[in-house]
Amino acid sequence: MKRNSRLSLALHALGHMALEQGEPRTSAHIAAHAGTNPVVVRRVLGRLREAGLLTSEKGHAGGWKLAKSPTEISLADVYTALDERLIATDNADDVPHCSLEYALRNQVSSVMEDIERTLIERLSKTTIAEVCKIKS
Amino acid sequence: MKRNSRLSLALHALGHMALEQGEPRTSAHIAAHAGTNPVVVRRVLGRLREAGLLTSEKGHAGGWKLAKSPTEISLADVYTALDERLIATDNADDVPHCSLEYALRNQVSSVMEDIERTLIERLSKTTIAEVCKIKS
DNA sequence: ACTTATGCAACTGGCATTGTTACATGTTCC
DNA sequence: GGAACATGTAACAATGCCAGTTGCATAAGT
Repeated sequence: MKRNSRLSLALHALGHMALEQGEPRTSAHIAAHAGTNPVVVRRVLGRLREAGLLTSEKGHAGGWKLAKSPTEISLADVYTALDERLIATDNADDVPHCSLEYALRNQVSSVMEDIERTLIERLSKTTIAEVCKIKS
Repeated sequence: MKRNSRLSLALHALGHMALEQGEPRTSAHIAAHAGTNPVVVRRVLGRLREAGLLTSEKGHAGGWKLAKSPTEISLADVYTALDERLIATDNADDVPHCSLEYALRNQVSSVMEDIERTLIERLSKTTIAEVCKIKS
């Protein structure tokens, strides 16, 4: 699988659940469909559960189900639940000894934070339900 | 040095050149100031030269100089010259066999492209000269 | 010629992320 | 109770990306 694919995997799983609500899906089932590993699926969906988007049950007839209606789950919910940063922050933890460098970082990161807010706003306007209606 | 630091390095170098135009700066000098390696500097600045932002000369008294006035170089120029993608695109080159997956990718990447355009627009409104005036 | 600087290719090493294995925990069905 | 099934989690391996490094060729100035 490719890099930074958690968001893709999460949306994929949510989408299928939205299309066929009711019975739960197992991580093994999802993993096979998405071409990855059940543990990876559980790692990702675990985040969504913590955010209240999903529920999981153990044992027979266990698995994962939506905790809300697909119309109540926005792409932004998924994005923030995963704590993803599609906006690459130049994560330099060192303190620049050069004042120009300091000014530059402030300038750039201020722009990036602004863009991040715009992104989340955009994502919050689309729900899982809407995405699924595009194509089945 | 940290990750994804090319943009930071490029802006840093350009900023100092803007403050003190005239004599060229060597990659060794820049590298020492930025705490990195001369070859890394040349790799990054080479991109900027291809984009017409800098010129380089070999030999004695050689080095790097601005090709334009600092007022004519925007942050967007630097960003696009480096072909950076601060917006992380989920670079999946495989063709999804699932139509939902296909729709999702289109949906997400359309949003990301839109954000990317917004970012470049923002960056194009600030020049190197303006950044340098904030602090010397 | 010698020094200095860029240009470039190849390799190394660190770091982050995904993938894998193993095992514990909890739930359902017989 | 016990077997089967599914999640939860920790530890480790494999992969990929990128900065850093080395070495050498090329070009310009003294």
